[in-house]
Amino acid sequence: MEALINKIKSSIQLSPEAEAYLFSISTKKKVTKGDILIREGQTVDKIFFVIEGCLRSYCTDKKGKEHTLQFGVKNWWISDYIAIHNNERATLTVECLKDSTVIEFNAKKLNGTLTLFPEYEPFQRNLLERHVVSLHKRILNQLQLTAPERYDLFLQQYPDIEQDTRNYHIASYLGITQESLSRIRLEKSKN
Amino acid sequence: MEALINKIKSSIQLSPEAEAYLFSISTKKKVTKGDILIREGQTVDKIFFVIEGCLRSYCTDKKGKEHTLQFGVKNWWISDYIAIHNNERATLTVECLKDSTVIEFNAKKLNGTLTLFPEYEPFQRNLLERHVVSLHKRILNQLQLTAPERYDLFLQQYPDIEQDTRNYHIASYLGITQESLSRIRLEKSKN
DNA sequence: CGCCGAGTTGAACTGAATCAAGAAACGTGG
DNA sequence: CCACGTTTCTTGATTCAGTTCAACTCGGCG
Repeated sequence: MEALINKIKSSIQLSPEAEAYLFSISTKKKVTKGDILIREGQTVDKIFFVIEGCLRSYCTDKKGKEHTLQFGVKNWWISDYIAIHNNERATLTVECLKDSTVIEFNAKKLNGTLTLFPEYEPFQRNLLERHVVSLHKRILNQLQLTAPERYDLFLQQYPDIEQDTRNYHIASYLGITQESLSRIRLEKSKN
Repeated sequence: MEALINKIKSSIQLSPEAEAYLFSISTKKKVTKGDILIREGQTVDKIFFVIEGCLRSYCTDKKGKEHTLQFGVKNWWISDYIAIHNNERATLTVECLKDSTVIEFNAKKLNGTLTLFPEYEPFQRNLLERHVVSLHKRILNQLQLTAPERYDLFLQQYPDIEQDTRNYHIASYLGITQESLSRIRLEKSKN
């Protein structure tokens, strides 16, 4: 929790009251590999901040294939924003890939923080803006890069993640099959 | 401009002062087909709200191929958020696809509005959240749908846009070539 | 030891890209 | 209003990246 508070304080001033409130609506949790934090089809009211560890969110298509939307690593937020914002049931699943520590927030209360403590708005806004920017970049990369190029970029962005993830987690993030990723790796190792 | 003010008022209360300020930092502009509103490589300080018409933002890769990030239609915002948020030069180009009316904002001043009139924050937050949600959906669609499926969905989302766009605008949004799009259309017309 | 999930490799297949040529649509100037 | 050149769209033939399906390997673990 301190990690999060410090992160907030590094960009805005946070009153002791707001800090106390954030504490009051959050729970620090240890989760273990394989745990499902959000399950497709169920109602969603939780948002997780990752203190340490690795999680991912993915959807499952009609054929049962999984598609990774996001990896949640240190200092990232993860949830099903589609469901929360539209007040729908989850289309995503959030699973824990290695033993992790997260802070669990009730989504509505976290939003309420912004009403109670407007000073917190700029932090949230900056977070959302950065999120939009990273999604824009991801879409552009997906449109213009080949699979090996996307994999290289992925390794730059998540240098240590391969220790925590299965091959098909990464493949389904890049939009390819695990077999293809395996071959891309083979090619790279030749150089 | 009224369109935008009404839109804002429909979700939050806007003080006369804030309304006046928004007016003071914005310019209503008529732009014509082919106009470039933001040019790759140049500095960016403008954000556009589309009153009427159709624009698009795209990047150009090393081979000169264009990739459409976004279409800006009625009531949408369009700019190069990557450049603005990171304070970099534009990687995107924003061009006008049909004669349009837009409201031009200075990006920094628009952000300043939020400092001067915090009441405006929730509107901006909601906007960003919806943006994130739509980007999440687009990424998931790109990962799990075939090209014809993506095209169908596109037609649902932008029912009237084909009158204003070239074939390759849409193809480069879907992540395919114009030839492929042409063949997809052919298939559809058979059914 | 044998099982099981994960990763790799191979062969055949396929959707889409590429390259090239032709047809249609469009705008401009006479 | 037509003729012309330009751009866009279509169509065809070929190539290619990535998929699919199946077999095999590897490492951990009961």
